[in-house]
Amino acid sequence: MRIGELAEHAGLTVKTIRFYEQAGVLPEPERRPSGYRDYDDSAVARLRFVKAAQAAGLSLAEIREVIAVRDRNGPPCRHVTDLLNAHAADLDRRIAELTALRDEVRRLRDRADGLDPAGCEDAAVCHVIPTDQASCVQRSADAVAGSPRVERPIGVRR
Amino acid sequence: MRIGELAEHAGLTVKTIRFYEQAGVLPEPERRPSGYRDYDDSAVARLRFVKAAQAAGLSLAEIREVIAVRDRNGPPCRHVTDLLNAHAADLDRRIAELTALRDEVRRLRDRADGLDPAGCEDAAVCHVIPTDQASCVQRSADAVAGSPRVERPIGVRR
DNA sequence: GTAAAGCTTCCCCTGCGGTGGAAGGTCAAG
DNA sequence: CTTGACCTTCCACCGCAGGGGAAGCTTTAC
Repeated sequence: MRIGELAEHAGLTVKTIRFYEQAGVLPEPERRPSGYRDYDDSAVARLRFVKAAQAAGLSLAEIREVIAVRDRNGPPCRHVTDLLNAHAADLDRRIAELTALRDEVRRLRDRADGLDPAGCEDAAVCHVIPTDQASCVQRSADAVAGSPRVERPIGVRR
Repeated sequence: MRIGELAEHAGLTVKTIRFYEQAGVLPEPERRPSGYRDYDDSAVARLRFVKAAQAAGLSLAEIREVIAVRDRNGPPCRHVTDLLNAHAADLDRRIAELTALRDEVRRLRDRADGLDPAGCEDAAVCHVIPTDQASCVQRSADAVAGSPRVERPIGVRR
């Protein structure tokens, strides 16, 4: 089948499929004499895997790595479960961060109800956002203590 | 004071300060005859506000907007509390999404313990990641139902 | 006088997952 | 024979918050 048909089967755009090939998560297909790409059913299965892995929070780079492990060493299940473990831990960290941030944002908003709008000073722009260290959530300390990997928002695509 | 000194006071790099000026969250300072930027103390206060607002999850574009509101309409507190409300709601959504994803990831990992690595089929790459619709967390439905704004990971910078 | 540090503007690069468009080739129907 | 749909490659761009480095001034310290 040609790329447009594959795109329709997979629920992706033609652009995305070429992008996946270039990203190394979809093997280069045969070509017709015209130069058109020519796919078989395994491409559909592969794209399903890619979508499922993305839904599980894996990046294209990780998916490519999983595929490479499979090609070299056989079933990559161990590798995949390691990835899943790491992602679950990352998600726990990220959820904790966002929860702390949300609580701080709510606290600021609630505090704002008791403030006089006229009390804003020029330099500070708006006293709803307090600029003293003590009242701010400790983001810098978190960032330093946090692992160097993963600033990426895991999962959550459109 | 010159830009390097301001950077040290604010705990930022010289690059970042020039970037903030260009981004519209720090006003253009006076220049010395040499062309060097010359800041006064209000720049320090402004940068403190920018950092605090960032820590509260506001983007530079939003911070610029808050500053613009203040310049046009006086105290922007109402605008700021509206932003905080919107961010709190965004964070709630995001936390819910990440929590659902984390649960799904854990479920996949736990399910993997009962699988035989030899059972992986070629096209599917690895059966730890099931490619059938039913077992996948419903990300596409979320994305469609979700608000069009904010894919950005709010807060959480390094 | 000269070296080092600091400053200026300028443009490009990062990650991530794509999207948009231009210029051109191919194929089927009418 | 032409129109339109489909395909090809290539290059550039999106958001976000900066970082890297070049080429060329200015200021400071010795």
